[in-house]
Amino acid sequence: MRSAAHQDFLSGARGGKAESILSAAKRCFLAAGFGAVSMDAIAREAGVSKATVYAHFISKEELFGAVVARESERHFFAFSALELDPRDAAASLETLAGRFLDLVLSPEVIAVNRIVIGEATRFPVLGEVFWQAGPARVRAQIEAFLRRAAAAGSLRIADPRIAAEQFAALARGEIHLRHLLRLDPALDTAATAEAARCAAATFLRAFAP
Amino acid sequence: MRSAAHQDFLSGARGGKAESILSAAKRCFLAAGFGAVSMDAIAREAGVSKATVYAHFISKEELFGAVVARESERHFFAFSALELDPRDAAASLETLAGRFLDLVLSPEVIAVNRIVIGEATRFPVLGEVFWQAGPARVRAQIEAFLRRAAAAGSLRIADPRIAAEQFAALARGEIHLRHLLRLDPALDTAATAEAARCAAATFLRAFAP
DNA sequence: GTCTATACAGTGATAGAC
DNA sequence: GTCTATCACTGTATAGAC
Repeated sequence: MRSAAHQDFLSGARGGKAESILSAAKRCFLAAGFGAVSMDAIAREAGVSKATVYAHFISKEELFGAVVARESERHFFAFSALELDPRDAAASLETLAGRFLDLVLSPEVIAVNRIVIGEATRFPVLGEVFWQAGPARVRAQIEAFLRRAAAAGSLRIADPRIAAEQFAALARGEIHLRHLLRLDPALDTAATAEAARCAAATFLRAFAP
Repeated sequence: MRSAAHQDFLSGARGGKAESILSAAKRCFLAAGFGAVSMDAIAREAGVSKATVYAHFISKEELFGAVVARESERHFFAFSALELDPRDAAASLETLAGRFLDLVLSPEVIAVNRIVIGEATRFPVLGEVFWQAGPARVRAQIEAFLRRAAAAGSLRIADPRIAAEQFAALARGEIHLRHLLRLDPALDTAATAEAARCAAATFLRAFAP
């Protein structure tokens, strides 16, 4: 039995009130940002009193940090390029770009990304948390695949790290920024697939052997 | 106090105090965001009373919108690729990428970009205002240059619009997101120039004749 | 238009009963 | 741990004097 319930948020398996509070806070913060959400609203959404919220989290800032850290970890840990065939660069790159776009354009990832950028001034550490959990991890996965493809001779890559950054940048394209700005509210799967195809094709032309 | 009256085409303000208020609001909002800034703080920064602020702007929201709209227009107005030589694609693309990065990584543009993303939920229209003034305008300039280069035979481009998006995406790379997240607080001109060189080189390999 | 002073609502956080 | 009730404070916005 632990004395501080708020340290359990990373275990993920709890079904108690702490989990309800975290879940409610996630919905509120991701929908409206930090400043526009009150602790009253979070307590109401969780179905508990405000004092209960403060029994689990020291302050609004701590609760916000817990939400952002958990959401950052949760969405990116499954991203992988391990099973892609490094000999068929064209097909694998398009699959990888599509997988990347489906992830970073998903509503929850966009919401976390937006909030972390918007509150980067007030919560400098959350930018680093998000970066390590998300972009840095994804880039490492892409880089590992590019190394395998280069070893297999299906791509010619001088600097795999920079190439991985450029692949991610091409895949993001302008659609990522448009989603961050809320200009494309509906996620268009056809447009996403087409964007992935274009990005993979251009990357392939630049790094073909 | 300045005797020269600035004509403000966005808010209709004419006098010196309106300009002081807008300028003070810009400094406050860009430094700390919308929610973390109070009208008291803006009035203090402008050297006027709070009632004077409300004499010129109906609400905090309207003042915020005026600041964002003006800053969005102001920074991107001068961006151009008109004088670049379309026959020397390698040199022109690197110059263009460097010019692009210098602009979008400048502290004020990053601050506006960050705040527009962060408040996209509460102020949906500001995302569109920023997009039209910034990314859409820049993309059009890049696209126009690519068309001239294609006509000159120094590049082979099937779809200039998509190519322009991809050029901007490559130039942004990951450094743009890192700046939005406040991970690279100091603007490193050497790193920026190197990033521009890499982006231009990769784009050139993909679109060389 | 500009100021001082203030109305009024809402905020984060806490005390004490159970 | 959880609740109700309440604190002290700050926020936006406005009234009235000049």
